[in-house]
Amino acid sequence: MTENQQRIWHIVARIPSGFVASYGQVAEFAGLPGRARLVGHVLSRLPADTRLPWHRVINSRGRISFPAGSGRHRLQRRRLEAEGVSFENDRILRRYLWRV
DNA sequence: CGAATGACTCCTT
DNA sequence: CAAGGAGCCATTC
Repeated sequence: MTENQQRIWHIVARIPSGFVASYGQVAEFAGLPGRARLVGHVLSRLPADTRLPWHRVINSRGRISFPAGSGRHRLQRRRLEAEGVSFENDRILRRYLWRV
């Protein structure tokens, strides 16, 4: 378990319910600017039963990064909508972006 | 060791 | 909006 991994976990855990953050944003707040791919990689290795709110992390275009129609895409969208995040087609509206 | 593969992002055409 | 290129990085083969 690396230090970067823990920093990323920590930031993801801080995203408030009802908001979303991009991979790049998480990387930045974790002190790892420019390493969005690392965030995606770390999240991809989370155990299935993790309590981390990974569904609040989306890409910089405001979309879910899983292929539309895939099971994970639907799961992520369902969880976000359950928290009050609404979509316009497949895009999440700016007002749900996490701001500090 | 090199090449491919992702839960990425930004910039240019 | 789509497509290509460059930068990014751990993991797998």
